[in-house]
Amino acid sequence: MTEQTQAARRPTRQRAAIAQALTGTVEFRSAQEIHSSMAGDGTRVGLATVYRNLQAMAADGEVDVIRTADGEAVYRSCATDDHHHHVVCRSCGLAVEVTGDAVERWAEAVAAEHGFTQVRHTVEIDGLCAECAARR
Amino acid sequence: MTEQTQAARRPTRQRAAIAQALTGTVEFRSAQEIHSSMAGDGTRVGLATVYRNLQAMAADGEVDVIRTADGEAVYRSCATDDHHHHVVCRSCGLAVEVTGDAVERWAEAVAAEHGFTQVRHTVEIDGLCAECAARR
DNA sequence: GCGCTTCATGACAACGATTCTCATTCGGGA
DNA sequence: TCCCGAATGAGAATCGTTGTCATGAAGCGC
Ligand SMILES: [Zn+2]
Ligand SMILES: [Zn+2]
Ligand SMILES: [Zn+2]
Ligand SMILES: [Zn+2]
Repeated sequence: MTEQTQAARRPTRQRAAIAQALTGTVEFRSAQEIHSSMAGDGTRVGLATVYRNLQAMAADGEVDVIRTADGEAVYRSCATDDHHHHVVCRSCGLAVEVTGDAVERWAEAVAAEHGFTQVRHTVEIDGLCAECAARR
Repeated sequence: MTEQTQAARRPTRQRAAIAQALTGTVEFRSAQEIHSSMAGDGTRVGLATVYRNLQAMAADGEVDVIRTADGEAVYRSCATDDHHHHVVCRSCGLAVEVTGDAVERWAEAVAAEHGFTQVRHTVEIDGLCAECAARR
């Protein structure tokens, strides 16, 4: 009822190119970065289209999106479709995926404890990766 | 040593008014909302000043700031200075503060596990508060 | 209280990420 | 192939936030 699942998006050259550009990267990148990266590869796609597709893909759970400290949305195609979180390097942007029952349960429990339902959560961890720490 | 932080900000009427406007609210509000709320109370303060002060206060840890889904920065004066997180109602904005050793330890552990150091984290939980859920 | 130096403020311009508009193009089912 | 609606692209428009700079207010030594 409240489903209405897959709106069945239409496959286009642009969409494929964006998905393509997203693969093989471990850093989160902004729509604009992805756009110019594609332009650099000779792939010509409108900026608005990049934004639209990234949003759609994020909505469909195909890619993860997080907000940088200054509010910019950055995207990344993740290895798994399952719910997970990230540990991001503040210096180089390296991002590894992590999961943890502990947090999931804690979030659920603490929310319920305060009478909240339909709970969701966002968890992001950031620090310096081993490599960047060594380079200091 | 590496301390000496406190830049000793100068106390002004505006700064006080903003701090004032921030007290007694359980919702997170944007700089603009706070600004017009003050204007409504007859308190005249420049918008840029509101932005500047909120940022400064956030930097000093006097207030908490989180990003809404659409990237807008929203602020709130918290009851405690200690590290904590929030459970926010998606419908009415009500926010309650929560703490949990479990998450803190998990974040630290999972980051260390991947070689990360100088770890920080952000955790936000959102759902429907009891009241809003009932009103459905 | 009197200047002086420095920081804060306010009005408004400037910015930049994202979204909107709308004419044009394209995908896919009949 | 033909048609219709979804997708695209170029550029304008939004809008939160930041920068500029002349003016005002704090703090300080006198
Ligand atoms: Zn991921
Ligand atoms: Zn989770
Ligand atoms: Zn709080
Ligand atoms: Zn925490």
